[in-house]
Amino acid sequence: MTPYYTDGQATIYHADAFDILPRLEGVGALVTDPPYSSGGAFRGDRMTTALSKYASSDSSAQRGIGFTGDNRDQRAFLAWCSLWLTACRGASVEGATFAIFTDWRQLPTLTDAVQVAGYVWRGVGAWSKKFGRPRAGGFSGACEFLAWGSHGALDAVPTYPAGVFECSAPPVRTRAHLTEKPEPVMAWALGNVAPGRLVLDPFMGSGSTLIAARLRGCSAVGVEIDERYCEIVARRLSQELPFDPPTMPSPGLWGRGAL
Amino acid sequence: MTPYYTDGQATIYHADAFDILPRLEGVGALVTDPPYSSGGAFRGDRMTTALSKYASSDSSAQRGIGFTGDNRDQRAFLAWCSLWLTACRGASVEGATFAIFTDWRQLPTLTDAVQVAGYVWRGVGAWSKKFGRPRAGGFSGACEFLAWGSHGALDAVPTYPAGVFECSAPPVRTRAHLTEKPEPVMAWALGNVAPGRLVLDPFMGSGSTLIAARLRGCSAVGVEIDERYCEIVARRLSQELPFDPPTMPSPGLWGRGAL
DNA sequence: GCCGAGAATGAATCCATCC
DNA sequence: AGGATGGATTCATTCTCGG
Repeated sequence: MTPYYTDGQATIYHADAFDILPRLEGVGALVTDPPYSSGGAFRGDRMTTALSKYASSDSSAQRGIGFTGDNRDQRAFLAWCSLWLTACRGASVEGATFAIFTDWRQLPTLTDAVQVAGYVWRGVGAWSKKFGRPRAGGFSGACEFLAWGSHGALDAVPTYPAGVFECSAPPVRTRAHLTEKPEPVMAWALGNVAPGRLVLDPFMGSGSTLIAARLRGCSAVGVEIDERYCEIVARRLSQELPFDPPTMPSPGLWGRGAL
Repeated sequence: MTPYYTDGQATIYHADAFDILPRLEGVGALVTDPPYSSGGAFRGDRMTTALSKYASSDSSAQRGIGFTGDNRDQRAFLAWCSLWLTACRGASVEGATFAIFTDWRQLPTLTDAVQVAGYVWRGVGAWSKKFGRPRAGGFSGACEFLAWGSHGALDAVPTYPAGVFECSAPPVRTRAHLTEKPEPVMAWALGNVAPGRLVLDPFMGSGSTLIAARLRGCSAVGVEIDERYCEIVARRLSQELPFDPPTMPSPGLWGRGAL
């Protein structure tokens, strides 16, 4: 339980999420982008490495770091998500929200899992990338989805994020992580999180969640199993502007929880 | 099995879908907008009429025709969808596509049902209404979703509809049906249907699917249990421009099926 | 016909009351 | 106790209407 990195605002643990989550508390928002275990209707299509699955095969970008934990079938994915989501909810204050990215194929399994874990599922947002790969005879896959909800009643935080957010996906060659979300997309995903809350990302990757949390005036905890990403994110955090504690709207009006 | 209305292009049956579907054949595309049985996290919120559920209580629009069959719980909704989807697939040619509207809450149940029925689920499109009712502390519900896929292999029809379609919802009082889809939205939903195919809508409502099919150069069958809508649609179809058989791309190149 | 100001609206949700 | 009913709430977009 020794952090890999910590400063006034952000803390990184180099560990498996299951080793850290049981010891956390005070979480006000879960915002994450777990491995989708998706890609392909057949088992064989899922069993390749993350790199060859998600770096499009006709690009020159088949390089970079891959990531692990992306080979579960539907039943295992449901069980695994239910477990880490249960642990996250256990670390959360009443009224904490969640916002979890997924693709169309895993959305039903993920929404089952959040409910198995005891969260209240309250909606689905859509990140429109504007251009998906076209597909003859089919609709292009131009969206990723954001399942959101809360632990118990929803705090009426006076924010009104849109249900659809439009933002082009960055080119693969500029990403630190294969499935890295653009910064505006992460800011959108944090759009209903009250400043001052503690944001948790158990699958930190390149750390976009932690950066977005900092910009929003939130503290944050990231957990990442691959040390190379921990190093990258620690460097990013050191170079970003220092954390300014929230001076934004009166916290007293922003509901219960870790304010 | 006597049509309520028929012309060279469109046929309407005033009946329950289950009475008609077993006797249909040659369907090349299922495009429909079934009752969602949605609305509210609690059973009580689903058990009111469609009008009071969906015509917002603060508007002056609590009038007009409602619709039935919108009060099923999750288990019943899954079973019911599985049954009519099975019947639709039975009436379909190999390679026929489906495109079915639903809201965020029923999307997982619907995608289960299409797979129970033997269809291949291939993706989710999103109709963005640009603006949904705002919700403090939450993402606005600005989307309806379009689950799509095929009966067997997907024909490589050379069309590339977008995964996200943006179109404002028209005001309730200008609609013939409470949940009527704008014409551009239906045209989008038919975006991967080859002209000349037979389009089926077992929950016809105000007939937007049939109109969109006509504009696309497709024949169409609609089934509707409420005679008032049958009458409205028959009138719409009589007043629309007559059907021009497709003169569009060479049908031979557009795959198998009802061309 | 064009423009701007003001009004209306929403495939809701939550909760207090009433049966 | 549990289901049914009705009111309050929210704001970007669309609609309406007058100039």
